[in-house]
Amino acid sequence: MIPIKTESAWRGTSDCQSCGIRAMVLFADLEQQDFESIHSPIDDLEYRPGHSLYQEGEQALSLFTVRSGTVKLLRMTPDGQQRIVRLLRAGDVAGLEALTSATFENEAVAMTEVSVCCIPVGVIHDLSRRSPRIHAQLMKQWHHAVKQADDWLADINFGSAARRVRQFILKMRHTTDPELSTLFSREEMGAMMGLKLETVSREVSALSKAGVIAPMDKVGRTYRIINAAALNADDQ
Amino acid sequence: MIPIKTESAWRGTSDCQSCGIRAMVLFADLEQQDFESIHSPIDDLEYRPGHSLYQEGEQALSLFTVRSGTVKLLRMTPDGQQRIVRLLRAGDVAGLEALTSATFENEAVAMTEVSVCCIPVGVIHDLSRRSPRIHAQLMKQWHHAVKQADDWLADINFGSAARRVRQFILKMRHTTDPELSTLFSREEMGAMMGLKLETVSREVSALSKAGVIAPMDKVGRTYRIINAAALNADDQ
DNA sequence: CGGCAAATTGAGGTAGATCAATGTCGGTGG
DNA sequence: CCACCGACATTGATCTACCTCAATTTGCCG
Repeated sequence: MIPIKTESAWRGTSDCQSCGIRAMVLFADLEQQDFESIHSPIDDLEYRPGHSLYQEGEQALSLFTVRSGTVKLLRMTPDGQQRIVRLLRAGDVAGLEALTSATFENEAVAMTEVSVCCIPVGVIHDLSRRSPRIHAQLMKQWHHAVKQADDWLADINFGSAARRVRQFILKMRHTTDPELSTLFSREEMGAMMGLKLETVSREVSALSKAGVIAPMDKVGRTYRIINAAALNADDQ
Repeated sequence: MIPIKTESAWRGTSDCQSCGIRAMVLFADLEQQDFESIHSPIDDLEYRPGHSLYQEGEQALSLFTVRSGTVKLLRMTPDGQQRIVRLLRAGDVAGLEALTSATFENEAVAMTEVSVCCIPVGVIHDLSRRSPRIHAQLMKQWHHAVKQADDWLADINFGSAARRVRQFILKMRHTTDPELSTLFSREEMGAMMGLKLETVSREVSALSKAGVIAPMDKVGRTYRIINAAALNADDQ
């Protein structure tokens, strides 16, 4: 297994203690002395859209906390289609399996400009041995991953195409402004929901024509949610 | 929230140290002194097919390690259909979310005669504080849950009905004798794969007629796998 | 034997796939 | 500034895999 060269930009070694999103992620509970015991470097990396953080089957030596941007986890089918298994946003961790498995179980690809911290598994294991404070955070991250996976299946991979698209729009609401929802290319949306791009396009257009959502740009990415109740209509 | 009375049979308080499947599950690494520090009782329970271990939204005070049988995790849609999110077998843990969440995120229902150990979360937290030996096992269980969830999506909820059924038969192979595969009612199989029961029946019959599998009983549950390569054919 | 639950099979309908044409935006170069 | 181009969204017209409705069969059990 020859790992494909990652096309990432190194932005320096992280100063975890002053990290803006530290509270959200693994190191939330750590104290001064814990940081002093970290000996391996934690790198601060940037990825351009479309580039892989890691490949399926690649040796898993580090995990990645997402600082900003959106990452898709995917599996390739033998005939080259991609099945998007779930999405990661700021505060999520990619490649948790590095902690208990020798290889990554899916591929992680930046969908936007993405910045991550790359943490060698050794660091986690050291901290874990030294202090129990990191356990709660690890547990929280695992739990979040399972919940996301289950939600993905039950919400956007179940029922009619119309229902899936409605649920997807709800799932992509901005945390800051829940009136807005930013989507992706119709093809990628299809790979997430198990639909073809034309079907996705038709359903989005239909919601737009029905006045349930209103486009905020001319490229079909960001919409304002006019009638959230209609999106929640869970019938058929 | 009034928890629905569980319809389980109490079989006694577990003697964890002499448990036959201990090595597979959470307490694998524990030592004598650890067991002595367990003060809350760990119950040994039996559930009949169709009975719930816990409901979605119910207060999560315990988790369950499956000793034998098959448990389905499911979510109810507003219109009463059930979406089976994944299956648990001997050695799996149901309700891990009890460790970080106040309530259960899905319902767990016995599909067969099931025997489980019911472990109060307090016990896990105590052990966790006292010794690090249980952490590796918890991590392994979380990892397993995420992997199962991802596999469920990528293997049996993707592609044509024929492909889904083929993958499902492979997933249900006996660990002891991989020549055999035991299925479920066509309706439950449909709920797992996002298909209707008639479609499942047609695809199973087609494989049987094509000589890829051969029925071992007259009720369509257990089949012998004749041509594993044909089941793996991942094209379309 | 009769009755129930579940699997199978058939016939016809439909949601979504497929194939194809057109439209729109943004960038690039003259 | 405008012409051209590539990427992507949209829309239309068929096609088909799966759903729906319905009848029949099979095994199980009192």
